[in-house]
Amino acid sequence: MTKQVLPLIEKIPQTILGFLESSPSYWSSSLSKTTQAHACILKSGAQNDGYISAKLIASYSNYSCFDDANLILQSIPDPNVYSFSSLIYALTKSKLYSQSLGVFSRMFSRGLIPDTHVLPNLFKVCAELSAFRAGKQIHCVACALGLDGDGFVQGSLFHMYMRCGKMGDARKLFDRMPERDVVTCSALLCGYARKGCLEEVVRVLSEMESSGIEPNVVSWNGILSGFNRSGCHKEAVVMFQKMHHQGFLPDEVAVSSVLPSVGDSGRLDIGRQIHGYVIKQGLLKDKCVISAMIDMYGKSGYVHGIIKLFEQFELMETGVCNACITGLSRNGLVDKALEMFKLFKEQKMELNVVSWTSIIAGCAQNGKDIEALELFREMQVAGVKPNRVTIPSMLPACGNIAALVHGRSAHGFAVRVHLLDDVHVGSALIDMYSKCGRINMSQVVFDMMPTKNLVCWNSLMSGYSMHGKAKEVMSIFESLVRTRLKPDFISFTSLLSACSQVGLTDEGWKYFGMMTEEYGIKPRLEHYSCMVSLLGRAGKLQEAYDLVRKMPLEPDSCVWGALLNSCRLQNNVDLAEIAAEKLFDLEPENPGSYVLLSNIYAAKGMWEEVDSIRNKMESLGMKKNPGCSWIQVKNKVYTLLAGDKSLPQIDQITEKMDEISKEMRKSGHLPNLDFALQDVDEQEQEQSLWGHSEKLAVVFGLLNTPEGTPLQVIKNLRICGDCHTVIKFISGYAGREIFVRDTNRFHHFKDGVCSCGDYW
DNA sequence: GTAGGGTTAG
Repeated sequence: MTKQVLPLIEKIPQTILGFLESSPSYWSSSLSKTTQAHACILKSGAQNDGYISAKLIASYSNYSCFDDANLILQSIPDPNVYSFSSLIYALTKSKLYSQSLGVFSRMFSRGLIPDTHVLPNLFKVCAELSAFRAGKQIHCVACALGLDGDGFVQGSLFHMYMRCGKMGDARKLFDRMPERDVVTCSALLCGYARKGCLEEVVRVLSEMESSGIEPNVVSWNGILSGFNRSGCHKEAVVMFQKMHHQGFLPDEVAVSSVLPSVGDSGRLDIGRQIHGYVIKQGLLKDKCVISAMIDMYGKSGYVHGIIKLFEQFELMETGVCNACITGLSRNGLVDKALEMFKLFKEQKMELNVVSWTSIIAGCAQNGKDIEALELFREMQVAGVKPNRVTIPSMLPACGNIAALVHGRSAHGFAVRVHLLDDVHVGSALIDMYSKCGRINMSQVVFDMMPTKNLVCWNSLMSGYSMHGKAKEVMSIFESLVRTRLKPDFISFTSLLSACSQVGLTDEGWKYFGMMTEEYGIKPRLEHYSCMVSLLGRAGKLQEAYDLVRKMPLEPDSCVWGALLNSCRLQNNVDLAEIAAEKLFDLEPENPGSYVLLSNIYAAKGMWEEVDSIRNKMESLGMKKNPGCSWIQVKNKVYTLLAGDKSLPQIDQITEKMDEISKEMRKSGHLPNLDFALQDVDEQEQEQSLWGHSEKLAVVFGLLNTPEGTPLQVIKNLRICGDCHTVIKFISGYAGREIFVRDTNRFHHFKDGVCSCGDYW
């Protein structure tokens, strides 16, 4: 207090001064007292005094009146450290971390030196924001000021480094601490576990033992949850057993922490032991324990366990029901999950975001895409707001059936609720747009993402690859290499598949070599499939076959399938027979390889062989997978089966097809009967070609959308050559852009040409 | 005025 102010303060009534001097808990009794005091101070003219203003700021901040506090702070000509720190303290307490840091930087830039009271607050802020760099800078300031020996400063710094995952810095501090209690040790244990460092955890435990510090429940449980969170499932299980061995009785927290790891490491045996233990200890009343048990059985594929536990637990609890839904869907029992979900709704159970997201994800992952979208709508009607997990769970459903309208509206939602900085949301959007034929939108989403992880890059590359845009895939790969991220086996799958789409043999070999030599990634079966396909389609069938024989892995059906498909393109019967034999062995149930071989025979007019294959299929009770296509018209997805004569508009469709067929003949196009299967007369062959589902879908689209509207079709098999020719023609004749996605890639037809350049 | 543990959704 300066001398000039002193007489002013004397003008302030003692009660007000006393109020300001009192503890924060007293202030909280009434905000009006603060405003009273403020008025009184203004009247007395003492508002510029550092001490008085600081007290006033603290008092306002205590009521979260940060605007008032800030105004006072800004109006004092000469604020002191205490004025600033009281605001920083209150902001931090109210979790307004960025603002807190901002006030500090204002204070620091005024040349005010932080003390041992503000510093811990600042480190807490940095910890909460994971602002490691800022934290480190403030640490340096603390060192320069000689304040880093203070116990509070050290403690908060330690915590900050832990929260930022900087175990090295944390450990250095830990070693310099004069006294370590079990709390600090537990924190360190948990930090190492979160990093997955089993050795360090064991070392700290033995250090604790030698200095006479007993680990407590919290220490053990911190270790378990740390390993679980870092995906070190085996380590978590090991530590659980160690804990048990040392005579520590795991409580419900320990059990719920370790069970997810037990499930993920596939140790059903241990899971069942824990089940027994849980019953003995009477822990099966805890809802978390029950959910975790159900989750564990779900991950272990033990459906009976899920249902038994669920039925045993009479009280309906949301978490338990959610775990049950996920467990069933995970094991393919999505119908059962849907049934249960319906039951929950009828019983007016409280369903939360997790419940809805679980069932939506379950549907989307089990081929129930339309149901997933319907549930997504229903969830919003029920007043449950989708979140950052719901969106990436429902988007694959949009991609699967090219429901662009739904995907777009989910994108709009994500924008409105600020989810676009989430990498899961971003990569799901990239994937959805590319599967809906809008690769440009994938690029836009990608470009706008503030931070990108490898999944985002991979999604974009796989999108371009699906669209046959090899150049783009390669240039994205080059950009990826320039970041700090390392490409993984998925990145290379997209690269190689892109090369194979367009026949870039040299580049393919280059990347195939680079994968092992520069990145130490061993080629997997999918990489070999891509290479076989690349070589085979480029006409180098022998080279492809050599690769299959030389590969260090046992070739699977994908590899042989790639070879067989190349044989079809190259009309090579001999090699086709070899590949087909392998496929019949590997996948006796799959009609695809029989059909492919029969196609190859048919294309060469070898009708006897075609017949014998058909007989073989018949004797095995096998049917050709029916061709099936989807098209979205006015927000509704229509499914069209090959040769389906019961379609509602079949007459109009046939009429339109005749018209197109005539026009094609006029311009000199003849139907390509190589793709017809049956050894029947030409007219019938031609008719069967016109029954292909992709043609039905395109014509259906032509009839039901306004002129000029682009059409979007998905097919469950590869597009046939005749359909390819016809759809090319339609795109020019009807003046439509047509996107067809088959199991392999995208075909974008426009003005009579296809984006694949007829190489596929 | 710093400091520790749980289930179910991608």
